Amino acid sequence: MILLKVGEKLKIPGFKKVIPGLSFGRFKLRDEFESDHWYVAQLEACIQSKSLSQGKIIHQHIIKNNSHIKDFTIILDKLAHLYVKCNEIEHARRLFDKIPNPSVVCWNMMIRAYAWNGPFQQAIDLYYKMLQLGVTPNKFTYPFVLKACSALQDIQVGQGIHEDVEKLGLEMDIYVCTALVDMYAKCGDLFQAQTLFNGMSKRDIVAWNAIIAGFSLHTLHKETMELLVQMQQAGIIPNSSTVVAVLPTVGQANALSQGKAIHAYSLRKMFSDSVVVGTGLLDMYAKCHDLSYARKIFDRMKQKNEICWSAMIGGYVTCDSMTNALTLFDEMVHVYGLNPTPVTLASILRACAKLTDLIKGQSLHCYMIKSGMDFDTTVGNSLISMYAKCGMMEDAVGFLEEMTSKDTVSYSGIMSGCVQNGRAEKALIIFRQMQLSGFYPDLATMMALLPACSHLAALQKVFDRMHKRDVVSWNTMIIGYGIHGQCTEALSLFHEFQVSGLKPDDVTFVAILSACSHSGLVKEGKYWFNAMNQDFKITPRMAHYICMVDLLARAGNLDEAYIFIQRMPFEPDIRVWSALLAACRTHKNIEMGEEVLKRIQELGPESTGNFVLMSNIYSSVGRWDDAAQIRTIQQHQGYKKSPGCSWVEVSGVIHGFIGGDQSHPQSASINKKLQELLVQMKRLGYSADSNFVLHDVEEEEKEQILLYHSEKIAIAFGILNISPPKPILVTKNLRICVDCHSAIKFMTLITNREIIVRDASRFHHFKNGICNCQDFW
DNA sequence: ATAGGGTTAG
Repeated sequence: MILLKVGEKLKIPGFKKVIPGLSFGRFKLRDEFESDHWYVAQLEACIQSKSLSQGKIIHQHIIKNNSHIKDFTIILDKLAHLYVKCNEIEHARRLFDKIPNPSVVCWNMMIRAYAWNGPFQQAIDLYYKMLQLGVTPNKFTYPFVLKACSALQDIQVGQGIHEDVEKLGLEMDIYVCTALVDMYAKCGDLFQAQTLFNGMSKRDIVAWNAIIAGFSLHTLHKETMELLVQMQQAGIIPNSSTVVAVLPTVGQANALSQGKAIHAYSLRKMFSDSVVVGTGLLDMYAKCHDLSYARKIFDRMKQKNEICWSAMIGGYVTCDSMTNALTLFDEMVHVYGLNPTPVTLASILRACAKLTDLIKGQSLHCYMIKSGMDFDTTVGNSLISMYAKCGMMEDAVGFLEEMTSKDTVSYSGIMSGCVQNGRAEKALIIFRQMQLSGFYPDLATMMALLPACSHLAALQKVFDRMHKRDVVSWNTMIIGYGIHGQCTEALSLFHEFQVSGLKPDDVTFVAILSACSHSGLVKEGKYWFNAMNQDFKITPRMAHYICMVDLLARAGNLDEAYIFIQRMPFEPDIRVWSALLAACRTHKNIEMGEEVLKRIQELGPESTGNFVLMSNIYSSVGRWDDAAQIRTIQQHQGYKKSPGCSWVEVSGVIHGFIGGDQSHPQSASINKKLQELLVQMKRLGYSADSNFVLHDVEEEEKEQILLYHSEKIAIAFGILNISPPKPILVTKNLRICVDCHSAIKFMTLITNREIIVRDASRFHHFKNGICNCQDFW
């Protein structure tokens, strides 16, 4: 019986004391210890000292002497416990399965092991097995099994378990109830989380942190900050977990000044030495585009784990600082010897996608396979996007087909890739496959798909073939009509939808309101906004307020829109103000524009779009100096205008153009066509609308600058290469400019062609000198 | 004697 090699030393201090029979040189057990009791004592010592190697020695000894053991239950229980303690979960499970009637404590231990380390489904399966065998779970069981539900975002199982909790009368237990609040909050049912939280007789800091984290993670910035105040009013002082819980929404909302205040609080409270707090702060700064501060925090962190490395790398990728991201990744792996996690890999793949670096992307794919990460849904989705962005659609689709855990995002990535690579019909086929496989499209799916439905007929095809028309498919159709400016059709479809007996949801109303807004139907929009609240009992969200502000302001009711914003039941976000600012540009209202810009700046760093809008407002009334100053501020703050790009598809190949582009092989004939069109357009009464050209230059020069806007180049190219009567479809990344909009009307008259421009906000159908948007966009 | 809350990502 060799249990310890001769000369091997015991590594655990104090171990000798509990194993009296064990000597260093020669291994010997005294007979009186070779009993159940002896084994239990030894195993407990191993558990306490987390000694796996010593525990295995005892385990071997038990196997060799099993004929002397009277009661296996307790010994297997301890052995399983030992392996759990030492993170050998599968080993523990094998022993656990051999125990004839495990105690509740033992079941809980096993469930906990899976709830902490995964696979999370195992925790849930064990819980149901326990019930099946007639074992009654106790208040310790629930926090574990609910944690597994949270990790899986499985609200259905969570609800079932909630019913069990009520049957057992455990819902009043503060631990169990907090776990329920956490489960609902993490799964996105914030209403249920809040209801349970409000019903708690006593709310301690853990309960508060759970509800705050839920709101924060679901990007409800204002509600999160309100809860933070309420918590303090209830006499509870925020701790480091509170800080960490709040930070994600602060970053998401770009609320830099709030973030700095939280940073200061953390310094005062000495929280900032913690890796978790440091990571939260770093991420917040990166999300607010303050990379230098983020990096400062990263560099000063005393201990670093994979998560903070991933956060810093992800921050660089988000801010388009790809070189830094790749350098840091290299350092993490090769200098610090840390293994990339699925999250790290997802970020690095996103960097490859942004750089269209296929070679690096492929080598990461190899690494994924080697490390088994190709089974991770998020990493897989990032890989799909990378292949799609690099134009490698076959690789993308091939990977999707092999994916065992695909979801809506996987399909959306493929579809957006198809659309961007000129395979619109393929995108629609995949859309159908996705729905047949039981996946529901979300907003991202629709955004990816809409450019593919250049002709409404295509969408109608898709719709008619749907076997089951649900809320989502109705919404899709309504959105489709709305974005094409066909509000009447959208409203009649909405009517049909209600007749069908299904209930419209909040998305339906976003579709209805934006359809009204695109067509300038103010009265109808107001009617449905009220009806949604009163008749359909749907509380308007930020998106609905944005639509309403857009609707009122676009139609010229700027003051009404302003008052509407002031009467909102929650704080308007930047998008609400941006909608108003866009209308200030259209209606050339400088005073309000300045006021709105002030509000926008109060809300934190802003996107380029708002600078451009304000600068355009000044230009439109000839205040060139003010316009230039705004551009200077923009540049000073490091915002670069994303260049206007337009695309047009000719026999399956996508041609892309940027403003002033001369790089296309057909440039010479494009230029000739444009000059030709200009002469004819002027003859019909066109004059260059130079309001939006920054420099105060000669009339003729303005004309030439405007003539080479990307959409005009793309259209000229389309006229030359697409034979009539096929309409010319151009896609533009930004909103179409005022001059182009009026020029294209003339072009349809000159060429007798139908021209469709899908810009950042909608489709414009130009035909016979008019656009169906009625100049609302 | 086994309990609830915190950071990164498509």
